[in-house]
Amino acid sequence: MLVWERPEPPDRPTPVPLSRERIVHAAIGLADADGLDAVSLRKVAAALGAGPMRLYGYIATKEELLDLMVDAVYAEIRPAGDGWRAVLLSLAEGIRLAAHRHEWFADLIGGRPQLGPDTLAAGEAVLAGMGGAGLDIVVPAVAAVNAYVIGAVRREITERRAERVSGMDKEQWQLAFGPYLERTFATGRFPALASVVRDGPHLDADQTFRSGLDFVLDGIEARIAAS
Amino acid sequence: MLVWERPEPPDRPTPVPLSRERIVHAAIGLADADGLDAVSLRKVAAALGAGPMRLYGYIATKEELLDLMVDAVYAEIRPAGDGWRAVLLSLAEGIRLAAHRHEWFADLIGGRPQLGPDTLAAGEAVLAGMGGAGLDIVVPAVAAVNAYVIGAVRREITERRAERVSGMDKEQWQLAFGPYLERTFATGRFPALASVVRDGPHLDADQTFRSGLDFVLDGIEARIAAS
DNA sequence: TATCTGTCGATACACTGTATCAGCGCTGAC
DNA sequence: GTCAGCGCTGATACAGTGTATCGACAGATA
Repeated sequence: MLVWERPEPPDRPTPVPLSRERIVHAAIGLADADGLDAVSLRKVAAALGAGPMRLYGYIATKEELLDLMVDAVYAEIRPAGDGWRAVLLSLAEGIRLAAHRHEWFADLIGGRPQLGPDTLAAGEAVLAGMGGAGLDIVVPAVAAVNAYVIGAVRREITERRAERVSGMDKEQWQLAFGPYLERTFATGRFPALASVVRDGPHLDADQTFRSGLDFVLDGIEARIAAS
Repeated sequence: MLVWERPEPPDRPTPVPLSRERIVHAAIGLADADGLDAVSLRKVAAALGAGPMRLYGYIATKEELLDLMVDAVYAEIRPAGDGWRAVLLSLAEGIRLAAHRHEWFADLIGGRPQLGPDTLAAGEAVLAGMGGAGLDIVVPAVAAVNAYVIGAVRREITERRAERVSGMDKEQWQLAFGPYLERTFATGRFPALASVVRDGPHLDADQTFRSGLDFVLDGIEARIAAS
């Protein structure tokens, strides 16, 4: 068959240059906008103008992509401060604020081993700033703060979402879940709970986070003082 | 078409009686055996000898099934003890042991609002046992312990899984991830981290959990003492 | 006995992560 | 300058997902 008869090959779009960084950035964009469920390899690839399979040159599995996303968020967290207490507080607030910027972060945090360079760098910054405290205290102290923050952030984001589904505001939320709780408490099966909800303090998210964190830090401080 | 020509309807297997309890039980069985990913509506239904669509008479969505599973686990947790500290410790250990029995629990905990009856009952038991401490302290104290436990349990289960992938034992684990960390530390970018891994204390899971929990409880105790 | 109602599950749809593989462009050897 | 080989790309495919739709049957009601 002569050349003239043969059709030209279809215009191959010159492949967009890719990199892990671009991929992760695109994935984070999707997750920020529409939640973790919106992150599919097809969508990430499409956002970059590439075919889905191309990503597998950069990552072996979707889980790896999620790990990279988490590490990328840790890059935004640079704990610093004067003295162990300030450093741990900075770590805690840093993670919390990062989760505010990237709510999906709360879904992933603590769920997979984090050994990425930026996560390690955050850990390094914490340890470097912990001052002269003995390792026997530093290690469990950092672990405890970490654990607390993970749990606290998860709960905070969960609550934030629950409020959002019913119209963006706390009163609306109580209107949505309130009746159910009302009815449940009316059964009299949970008197202590009911009285707490009725008479207990209503702290906002900042206060709740801080007061719990203070418990942890105070506990650490007491241990340090006793050593 | 005459009756004789029409084939008999296929033998309908008499439908298995179903209930939310059975469904949740089956789902938990699957999750215990093969992890959360093994829980699909099709598999749960199959395990019960039913069609997938039948489940939608009992739950509206897969998320609801997961919520029910979490609530069912909370039914195994009955915090008790003498005095606020014992109660909170009981709560913490209860959640931890439940997560040991149901590792998938660690994946879900803290991730959705928990208003199920058994979760509320656990909360009720805690509050009822907290004694005379003022609500201004009780509320944040329970919240703090909860947050800590969520994070600590997640980390513990995550670690446990990481160890398991490389042959069930801690030395094997260090063999798998060790080289990577070795090389990473060899860069000199993480001196403080490296020295902690090298010279720091190596606590087992029980000790780690307890020491962090003690920080929280000590912090609470100090606050109570000061009030 | 006839009609209504509610439930069951077959089928279908859109979508997922990923294995496979044909074909293309580029690179290096002769 | 030619050609073999290699690596990458994206089309296709597969098994599986959650869930909407709906025909058909069973039991309850009139």
